[in-house]
Amino acid sequence: MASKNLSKDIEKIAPSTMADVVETRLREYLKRKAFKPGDALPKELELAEALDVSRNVVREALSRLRMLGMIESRKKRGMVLAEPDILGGFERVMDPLILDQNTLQDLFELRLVLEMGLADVLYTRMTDKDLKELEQIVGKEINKVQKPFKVKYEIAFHGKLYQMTGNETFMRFQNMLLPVFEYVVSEEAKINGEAKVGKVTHRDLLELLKTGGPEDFRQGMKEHLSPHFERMKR
Amino acid sequence: MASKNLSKDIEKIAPSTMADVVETRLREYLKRKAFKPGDALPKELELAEALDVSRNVVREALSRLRMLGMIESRKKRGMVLAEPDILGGFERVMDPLILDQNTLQDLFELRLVLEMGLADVLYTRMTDKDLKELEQIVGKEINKVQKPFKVKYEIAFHGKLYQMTGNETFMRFQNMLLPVFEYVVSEEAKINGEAKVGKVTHRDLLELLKTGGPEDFRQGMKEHLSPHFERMKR
DNA sequence: TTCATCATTATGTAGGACAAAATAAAAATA
DNA sequence: TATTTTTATTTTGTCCTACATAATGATGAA
Repeated sequence: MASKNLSKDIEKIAPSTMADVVETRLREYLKRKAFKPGDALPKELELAEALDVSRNVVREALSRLRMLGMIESRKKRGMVLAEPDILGGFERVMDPLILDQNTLQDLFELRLVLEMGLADVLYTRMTDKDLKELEQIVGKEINKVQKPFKVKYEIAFHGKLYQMTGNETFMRFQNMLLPVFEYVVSEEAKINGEAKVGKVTHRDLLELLKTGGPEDFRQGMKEHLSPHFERMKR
Repeated sequence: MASKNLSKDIEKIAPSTMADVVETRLREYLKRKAFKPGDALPKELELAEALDVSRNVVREALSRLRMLGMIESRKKRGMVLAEPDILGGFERVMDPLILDQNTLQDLFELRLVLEMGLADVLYTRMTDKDLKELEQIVGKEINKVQKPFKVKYEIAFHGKLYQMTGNETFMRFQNMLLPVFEYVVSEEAKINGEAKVGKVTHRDLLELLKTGGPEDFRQGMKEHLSPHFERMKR
């Protein structure tokens, strides 16, 4: 299949610098030696000597790992392996304005998939307290037809759903996808006019949560998101 | 709610270094000035001077952005903003052995959600060729009961499903989640014994794809993954 | 024994130097 | 004049040295 995005298919000619090499070497080393969080790493100078590069290069590589949260370092005590922040790297590059169109589209779809798959986890974890909070959100939402308000409650409602899964990573993830989602929708609106709204409202979804089962909720959600699904088909 | 994971709730005391500051400053700068891919960045020395730090520090920060694919640089030509690799940062930290237990669990659930949400995109995009390939995979799978083979075809089948979505990001994402999934399952097996298999097989799922609709497929998938869902409830 | 002081050590930051590559400018050739 | 070759320049990549800083351990004084 001839892909639309060449740069994804053909590997970029990367004039790999020493820092690049050292970075992967270090990661390999940590993996091979089965380093665990808390373990102390060799000193910068030792690494530099062992790899036969300058301390400078080692530091550039370490700086990268430090950004990802893989290592922490304090003066004199040296560096220790840490539990990385799984979404940190994601967060930093999640900017609709610099991502290419295909990736944006991919992420848009990803969120749709997440919403559709949410039901089962939701029914496993949700509490009465959650439902009450959701009730409040829906309650405040009525009669808000202006754009900024609509968006605000859209985020509040769906955000609460993710929160109800009790899955922290999940929630952060969706929060990061939000700007992308909004961007894609608004861009689309510029071309094809304002998107229609699905027949199923937030209140309907809440009602389904209270009285229905996962399947009912999922069908409701599908209807709620139907304009976006329509868009996807093109 | 008292969380199980303290380090996620309380912000880590981060003795932020110059490189940290410069990194965020740079990202802010790029965003504020609405840099687009292809635009040339100021020279290292100019940045160093403007920020009043050594070129060394600037380079450490730039090295981070370079790792994320946000910038590319060539000698003499300087640096240009590039389209970052959205999953690059993810890929680098996706190691079951260094991620904490909660995050692993979160990612495990994330994959379950993805599988459940897959159906609609799948029915929108799948081709006859896809189904034939899936047929082949299922065909080779029969009579393979030994562990390593089972895992292999498990990956092949589900991997193909993701590929059928035509969503590159999606596919890469699931590929990265695989090691986590396997790890969690095998760890679980050590404690509670080998997990049972769902009643719905890959062949059944394929049949559903051919003859049924999204809802049927989803129900099948839910059954197929039911042992994992059971595990989740605890 | 306890507290204060000092020495040591590893990371963090600064600055200078030069190599290498890519470009622009200048010179030489057809 | 047009084109190729050579030279100069510029910017990143790498190395080195030096010192500040903070945490640790050792030493010595009360």
